[in-house]
Amino acid sequence: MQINLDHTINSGQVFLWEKFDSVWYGINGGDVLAVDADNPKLVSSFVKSDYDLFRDNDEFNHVIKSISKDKTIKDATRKFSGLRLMRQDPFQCYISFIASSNSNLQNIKSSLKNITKKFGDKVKFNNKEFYTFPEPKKLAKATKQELLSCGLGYRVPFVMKASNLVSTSHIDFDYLKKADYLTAKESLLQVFGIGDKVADCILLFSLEKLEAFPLDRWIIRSLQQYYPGRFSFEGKTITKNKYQTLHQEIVQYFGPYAGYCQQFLFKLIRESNQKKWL
DNA sequence: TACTAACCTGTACG
DNA sequence: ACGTACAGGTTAG
Repeated sequence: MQINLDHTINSGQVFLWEKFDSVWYGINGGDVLAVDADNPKLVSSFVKSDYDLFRDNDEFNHVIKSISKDKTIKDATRKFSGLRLMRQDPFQCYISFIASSNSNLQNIKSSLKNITKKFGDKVKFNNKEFYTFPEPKKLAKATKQELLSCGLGYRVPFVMKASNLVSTSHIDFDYLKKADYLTAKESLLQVFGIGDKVADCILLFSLEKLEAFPLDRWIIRSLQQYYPGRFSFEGKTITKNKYQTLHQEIVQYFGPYAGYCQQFLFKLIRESNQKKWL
């Protein structure tokens, strides 16, 4: 099945992508990627790398079949046909979603861009200028003032401590990739600034955990709108305990590729509320 | 254990 | 114009 790059990038999973003419450029860790929207199979990059950015190994047709439990999802997969999960650089993903808490798309994007400008490397690629995402060790050396000037606000201590944990190998992404979902999640939850939602984003988008299903306020709205009465809710905010219960119900219903469902349901509710993307 | 207020910062509303 | 509300949550009490 064809990849739809616009749907994929404009579905809330990445922040540092921008489109020039019909080519999307994205920062992915120390790399800069260029993908032609009309021919997404061809990924070129600044640093040579050959990873499976669009998760072709997931056998997409099988995934779609597996998650198509009802009309809502079937319609969404048809409407946003070609929407994929992207395999992201773990450190960038980790910092990105820590920076995302209680913020909005524009702010998140701006803070992250400031981080790359201040701490990343400037590279020229396809006659354009980009800044890569800094290495953990580089970001761990940042001062409070420098991070404040990026616009992170009260998340500065989150980012400082989180960067330190990675640069000192207390958080090891390769290990977390191999670990099972719950073990990896437990690990991430130890990090100051990471709660259930942020942990699930990191797990889904960069650590190979397709059963992760980030429950943010938009997904809650989506579930309430499209699945009234199916899952257990009380109120609009979700407490620690309910998060776990709800997640279990969701995986039981949608199956092992529940994370893909989250992406479609998120896209669906944001589009229907006419929220802006990148 | 369970619930709530406070929180940087930028922007969209009235 | 200028204040107020609120945004892809988390922590501390």
